[in-house]
Amino acid sequence: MGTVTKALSLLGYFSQTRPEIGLSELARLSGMNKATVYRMMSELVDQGFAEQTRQGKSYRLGPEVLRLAALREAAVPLLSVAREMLMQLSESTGETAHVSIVQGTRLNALAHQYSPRHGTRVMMEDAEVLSFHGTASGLAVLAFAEPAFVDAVLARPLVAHTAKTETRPDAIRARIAAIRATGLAESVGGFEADVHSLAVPVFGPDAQPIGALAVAAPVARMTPDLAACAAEALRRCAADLTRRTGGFAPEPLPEEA
Amino acid sequence: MGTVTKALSLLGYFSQTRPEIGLSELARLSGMNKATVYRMMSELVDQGFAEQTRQGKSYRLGPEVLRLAALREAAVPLLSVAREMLMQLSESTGETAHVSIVQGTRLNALAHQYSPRHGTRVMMEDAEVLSFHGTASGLAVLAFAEPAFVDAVLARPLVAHTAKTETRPDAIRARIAAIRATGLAESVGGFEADVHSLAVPVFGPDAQPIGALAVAAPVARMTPDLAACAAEALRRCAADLTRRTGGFAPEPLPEEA
DNA sequence: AACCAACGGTTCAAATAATGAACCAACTAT
DNA sequence: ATAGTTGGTTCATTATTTGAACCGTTGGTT
Repeated sequence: MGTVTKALSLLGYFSQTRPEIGLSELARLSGMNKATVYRMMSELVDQGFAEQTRQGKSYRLGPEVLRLAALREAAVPLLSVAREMLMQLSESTGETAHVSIVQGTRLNALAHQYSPRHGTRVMMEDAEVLSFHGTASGLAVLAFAEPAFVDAVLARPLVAHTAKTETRPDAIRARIAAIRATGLAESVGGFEADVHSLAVPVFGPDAQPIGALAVAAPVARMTPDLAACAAEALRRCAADLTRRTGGFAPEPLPEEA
Repeated sequence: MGTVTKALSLLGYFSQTRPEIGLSELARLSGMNKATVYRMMSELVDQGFAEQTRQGKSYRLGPEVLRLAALREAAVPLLSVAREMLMQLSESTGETAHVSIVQGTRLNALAHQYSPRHGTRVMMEDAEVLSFHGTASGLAVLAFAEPAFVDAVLARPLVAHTAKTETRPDAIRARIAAIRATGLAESVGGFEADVHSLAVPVFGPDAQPIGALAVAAPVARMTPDLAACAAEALRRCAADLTRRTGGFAPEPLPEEA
């Protein structure tokens, strides 16, 4: 592993639940030497990718990432276009809509939009880590990902988030085969109890899935009518999003081996 | 210079005007060996900080920066709070409001908000590089920055963006001394002809300026009335923004003149 | 169609930068 | 005091980065 990769991987330990990390803790988390972590973090701080809260205290992500994100949006307006789609989705379904993207071997929620229509809503956190096997979004991605990627994901321990989470690799493979046929992924209580989600993949320039658009409703409200409406809206929005960010949907729907 | 710093500095060559850069061009820009750039970019691509448009083509910023930015916002809601302030500012002044932050020795526009009140507006680009000596925002930052920082900025060649740009270091020092007294920076046509801007600094946890809030209007519309209104709103909003992002204004707080 | 230049990508000996155990000084709770 | 933290530093050893030269392609000119 190169030095740059190691340094950047340090940034991966920050999350909503752990927004600030001290030097020793970061060394422990990464398994690297404290001196190494110190030097790397110093460089990251110099470059604005990290900053220290008070002097000589915990590290957190720095302001430079905001500038880069603004630049990335200027080049590939994924987030701004996605927000348009989320508005449409939450508007037409009356439920929570969200978009997530694949980051290496993880799936991250990126943005969400609530609908004011109902008093109860499925709540989301941006930048939350989603599981591939437990969420509709994750399944949508897996269904169109390269076999090697699927193998890698399913080789890891599969957490049972709820009593209804499917954790048997072969059962999951069967489900994603079905999803590949319809282009629509579904999860009922697989990640959060009482949440019924529908999701469709979004594709990048190489026709690989880069993420997913999803609609999430309380189980009781996801009637066949709503599901049909959401499915139609999701397909349309995802196609739009793929196209407007310079992506391509895979031409022939790949078939299972 | 460490390897990590070099790799991250490569990301600095991307801008709105140059959103995609080829391998050779990047090597030329950075003065580094092509093989070096190739390996570094490969690592950056692996980590999601960069991506290649088509296979074997130009590089651009990657999706990982979006995730980090979302995380940074969760920890320090600078951008989201700033957007609230920008709405207020553009609403109450009827002009363009924008926020910028210091990145190393550069000042970058981060977000902006237009007002629909007038047919002509001062236009902005997010992630644009601003000059310290030519903009109200830059002067606001300089006025409260450490002397060493001011020296470093003024030691560089000072570009005359317009005929009205002040480029004499001693004249600029006099101006920022005055700004320090009032807490309000002003620039008339110093960056763009026919633009009159007002700006106030925003402070970080160490009472150092991290950026600025500004209002920009066409010269003809910036009447004393509007300037007074904008100044009051800017001071209030900047104080709010500083406080809500965990910052502190320096103790000898300049009072209204 | 032959040519040339520029492109992205690759190789390998030589040179340089990263590494990590041990060590500070400061702080906290026992 | 003590013992166990913390962030930060040192320096000989080691492993990684480096860069000139080299591919195979591509795209434009002659």
